[in-house]
This record gives sequence, structure tokens and C-alpha cells, in this order.
Amino acid sequence: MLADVAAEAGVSATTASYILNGRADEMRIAPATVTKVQAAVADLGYRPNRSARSLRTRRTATVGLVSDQIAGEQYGSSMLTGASLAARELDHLVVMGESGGDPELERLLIEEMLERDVDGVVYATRTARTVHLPEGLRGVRSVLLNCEDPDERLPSVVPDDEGGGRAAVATLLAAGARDVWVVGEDPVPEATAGPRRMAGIRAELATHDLDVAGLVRCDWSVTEGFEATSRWLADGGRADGLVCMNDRLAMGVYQALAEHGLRVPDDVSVVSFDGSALAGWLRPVLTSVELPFTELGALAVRRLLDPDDHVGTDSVPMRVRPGGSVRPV
Amino acid sequence: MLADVAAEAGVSATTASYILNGRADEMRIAPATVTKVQAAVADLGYRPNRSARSLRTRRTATVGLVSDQIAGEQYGSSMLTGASLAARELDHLVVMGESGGDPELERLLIEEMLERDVDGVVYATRTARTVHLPEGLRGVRSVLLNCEDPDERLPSVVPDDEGGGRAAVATLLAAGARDVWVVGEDPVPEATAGPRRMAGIRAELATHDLDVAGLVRCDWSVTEGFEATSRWLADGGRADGLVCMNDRLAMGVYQALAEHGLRVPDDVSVVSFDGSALAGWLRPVLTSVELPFTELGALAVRRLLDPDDHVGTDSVPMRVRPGGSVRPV
DNA sequence: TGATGCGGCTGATTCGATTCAGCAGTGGTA
DNA sequence: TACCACTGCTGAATCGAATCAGCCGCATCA
Repeated sequence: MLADVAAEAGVSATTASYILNGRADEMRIAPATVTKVQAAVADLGYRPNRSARSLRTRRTATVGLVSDQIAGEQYGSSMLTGASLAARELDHLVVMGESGGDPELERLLIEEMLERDVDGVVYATRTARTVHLPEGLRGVRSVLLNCEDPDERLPSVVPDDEGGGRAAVATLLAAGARDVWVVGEDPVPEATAGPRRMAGIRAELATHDLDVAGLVRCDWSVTEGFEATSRWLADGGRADGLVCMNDRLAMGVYQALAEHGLRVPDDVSVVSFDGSALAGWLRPVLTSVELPFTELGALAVRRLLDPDDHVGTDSVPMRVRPGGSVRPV
Repeated sequence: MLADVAAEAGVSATTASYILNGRADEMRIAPATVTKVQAAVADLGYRPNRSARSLRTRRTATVGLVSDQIAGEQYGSSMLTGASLAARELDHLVVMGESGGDPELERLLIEEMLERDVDGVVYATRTARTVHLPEGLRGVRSVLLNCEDPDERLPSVVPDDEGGGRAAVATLLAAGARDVWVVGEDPVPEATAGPRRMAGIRAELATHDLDVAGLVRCDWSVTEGFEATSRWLADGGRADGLVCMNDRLAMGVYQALAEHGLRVPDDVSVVSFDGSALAGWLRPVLTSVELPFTELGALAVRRLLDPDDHVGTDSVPMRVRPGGSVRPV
């Protein structure tokens, strides 16, 4: 403990504490004393006791991360990677908990984190959406990750889905597509990804005096993507560009196109959203607008620990990950 | 704080503490007193300060989970879900850190966890393999998750890959397959999944006086699966049952089979390992032997916190998740 | 010569719980 | 009547750091 270090160095615990906390200059500790203490620290392999420190300072160098399901989510789990790395860079650790969507469990997790005096809480959701800040986080320093609360003035970190929508369409337009259909409709009312992407899609088309040629309605699963697209094709549906709302859906679209003898990208160009590993596994590789999950997680933690605490939403750009599903011009 | 509760209830902090720690009976506290204290707790919304408690007890009701990459891993991240849920059930929280495979970062993470007096550490790897216990964990209560250290006597939790191999083959044999090829070779020397699955595969075939008909060599990626299988087929390779070492690989195999006009399961039955979401997205749905990631994570935490600390490996069964890729008999 | 300032350090208190040792009061027993 | 056991509770020490207020000695200055 610190007292041992102090004894070994022949100074008081107070002095040792100042030195270890980088307050040597401020406290005008003689350089020789600093050296002695540092030697003692190295000598004894001193490791501070965080519980003791936290008891006094009320800070734990620990951030909480509560989510519904992000570890279970295929790609979204990278938010944890980002959060963990960013936390380390700022000398913090991440305490995580998953509620699985159960509000009672969520309450418990938040409660336990607050008992442990986390320095702040990141509240994350699997899918981009609006939420209500849980009661337990009222008054607690917190950042929303992949979600926003329109009723609260809070820092929030989300992907720029509208920009992503524009980028997706820009890719198709650049390849000469003019007859652009959108596949997929956001199934959840609170979800923000679908509407925002759609806004971007329309905005970009508008720059060429175009609009969405049509919408193939289905949820965002492989099966629905396959079935809805099959029906559409069977009804004579045709397009030169398809925007799929996510990669899984696009996989179903690929299957449907193949069954109807249409080739990607020769007969139709396809772009999608997610930039998941799946996009890279499809043949041809699916051009997809990437959800920057790692970056989102990292940014959320940085904003949480950032001393100048500005509220408002950070939209992280979504970049096109080029594949072979868009016909080269 | 506790003193407030005690004051409100008209007792000493000592008494209040005993009651809150469930030692009322042992300390012969009168039932009326217990009631008074509980009322005060509810009244004041008392929430214990864990740092203070930890300072005395040296326990934090917190477990560390260090891994190379499990959050970034598609399916493996469910280990975090399982760990988080099991921890909650045992009134603990999970402190997580990802090293990305960097030994220095790993050392730092472990160091930071120990400073925070975690009650134990789960050391997890993305892929099932053998490892050397990191120096920093020597003498620390720890459990290996998805890995084993042959040189140490430690509790360890891994999937039963050998049993999985047997189950995969049993499924094929039950469907009448006799000419069984294996696709995929484990690319990493320390990896345990491949050899164990192979052992199970051979063992089960042996019960029918059979052996593996042949091996299509490739690593476990979609592309390699596609290319190696294509070459094999082009060389006249045929089989009535294929065991793929994982689902991604199987996806490549599907692609190759399709290009050669072979239909699953009519021309060839396919089983695989992982039981990932991808298996469910393929057409036909891929029959796959599931890696029980959530259970693995949960079990690791339970063993870590289990008071009777037995060393040795727990192998969690891998179950077949039936799809449509095995021809019904 | 006495007041003032400053460099360099330390003693004592505090954070909020846990826990050991022990203390009144009561009733039973020899 | 003296002793003991038991019930029901409490005072004080303790965990390991952070931090405030202040102390001592020496140089400076009016």
C-alpha cells in the first residue's frame, strides 16, 4: 500500500500520494524526493487500491455500458470493441450489462452500476431508434449510443443514415442507374434507420430530378427479402438499381434475382446497408454502406468522458464499401 | 449512507449493517428492529456504496472478462451475453476488455482489472484453442473460456467439438450417406476445434466401419470454401455427404455446388459447424452443429464464482440444428 | 530586527462501509 | 446472594487512499 511506499522512500504518505497523482510540481516536491518515491514504487511493485481511491474521490475510472442486446447482435457487437478500446485509451474500463430488452433487468443493471459509482453510463441499443432515457439514468452523466431521446437534452451518437442513403444512391447513379427501387421497409415504429436512409435516397435522386421508382415492401430478413422480391419479379417488376435496406435482406434479393435468371450486376446493380461480413461473402461481393459500429462505440465513450460536455447528436459518416454488385460504367 | 439509515431507524450502524447483510439471525437482532431498519432503507432510498464495502471486504461483486476479440466476432460475441446474464444472476457485473490480440494491451487490461479488485477473471478467446495463461493472471482466480492451458491446472470451459463431430456424422449416416468427405482444415496450429471435430467424425464413421472418404483442404472462409470445392468438383470429386468445418465455409461450398449443377440435399447432403445465423439464411437452410456460445459464457462465469473450485475442463454439448441440407431418408 | 514569503513537506481527517470485542439488562441456578 | 448464560445491541477500529490546513526553516526586504 501507499504507506509502505512512503516508508520505503522515507517520506509521508501525503507526499507519495501527491507524486503518484502527478501533483509533484504543484506541490513543489523536490525532484530528488520524486525520484526516491518512484524508485520505491518500482521496488515494491506498488499497485494502488482503486476501491480506496474511489471511496474518497467518488470516481472509479469505470464506465457503464447498458444495452438491450448488442453483444448478441452480429455486427453491432463491434460497438463493444470500440467502447472498450476508447475506454482504455482514457484509462477507464467498461462495465457491461445486457438486459435482453427486459426493463426490470435493465433497471437492475443500471442500479448496480450506479452503486459501483461508474463515472458515466452509455445506453446503447441494437438497432438505431428513438428511446426514452430510463428513469435510473436521470441525473446521471450518460450518452446514448445508436439511439436518441427526442425529449431529453443528451449527448447522443448515431450513424449518419441520411448521408448513407445519399451515398448509396450516388453509387448507383454514378453507374448509370436511373430506375431505382428500394427494397425493405423499417418494421419497427421507433426505428430511425429506415426513414433517414429513405430521406437520403430521395434527396440524392432529386439532384438528378429523379425519385424512387418504387418500393418492394418487406421486413429486413433474408426470407422476406427473397419472397417479396420474388413476388415483385413475378409480377414483372424490373429496375436497373436496387437499394436494399440491409445486407441480410440483400442476400434474399440475390437469391430471388438468381432464381429469375437476373444477374448482378449485369442486369441490375445492388447496393445495401450494413457493410457486414455477409456482404463480403456474397457473390458478387455486395457493395454496402457501412455502419461504423466500432467508431460509434468509441465515440460514445469519448463523449462520455469528455470534460466539455456538449449535448446534441453526433452523426458518424457511413462509407460505401465497394463490392462487385454495381455495374462499372 | 448507512449511518443515515441507522439514525432514521434509531439503531447503530453496526446493527443496520448486520441486517442488510442478512446476518440478523446470526446476530440475534429482534424482528422489530429488522423491520424498522428495512423501513428506513426504503424510506431513504438507501443504496450502499460498493467502493466502501470493497475497501473492507476486498470483494467487488465484479468479474473481469479479457479476450482477444470476442466482441468483434460475429457469433462468439454471445459469450458476452451469457457471461453478463450469469453474472447478474449471481449479483455480479462484468468488466470487459478486448486486447485485439496485443499482449501488451492484454497485460494492461488485466492489470487494471486487478487494481479494481475483480473477484476473478475469465480469459476468453475468439477461436477454440490452447493458450498460455498470461503472467498477470498467475495466482488470480480465473477461468479459461473457449480455450485451455495444458500446462496449468485451471478450470476451463469449451465446446464439445468431438461430440459435435460425432453428431454431425450421425446426422449424415442416418440420412443414408456413406461416402462422407470433410471440407476444411484448421488453419491455426493452436486451434483445437478442427482436430477434435475430426476425431469425432472418424469415431462416428467407425461405428459403421467407415472412414472419411476424403478431405477437401482449405481454410475456413467463404472464398476458400468455394474455390477448393470448385476445384475438387472440377476434378470429378463426388460424395453423398459433406461435413463443412464451419458455416461460412459451407456457404462457399453451396456456391460451388450450385455452379456445378449439384443440388443440396438431393445430390449431396451437407452438415456444418457453428449454428450461426448464416446457416439459417442459406437456401436450403444449412443443418449445422451449434456452438453454444451463450452457455459457454454463462458457465465460465458460474465456475468462476462457484465456491467449490474444481479444476478441469467442462465440455458443453454441441447440438445439431436441423435445416434442409440433409436429405430426409 | 522583525515581518513576510516561499519552498518543501506532514499530521490528521475523511470517504462509507464491515467487524471484533464487549456491554447492559434479564432470568435462571446453586 | 453471587454467579452465569443469554439476548440484543453498540463503540471503535479498520480498509487504503486523497486532501486540507499548517508547520518549520531560510532568504528577503523595509
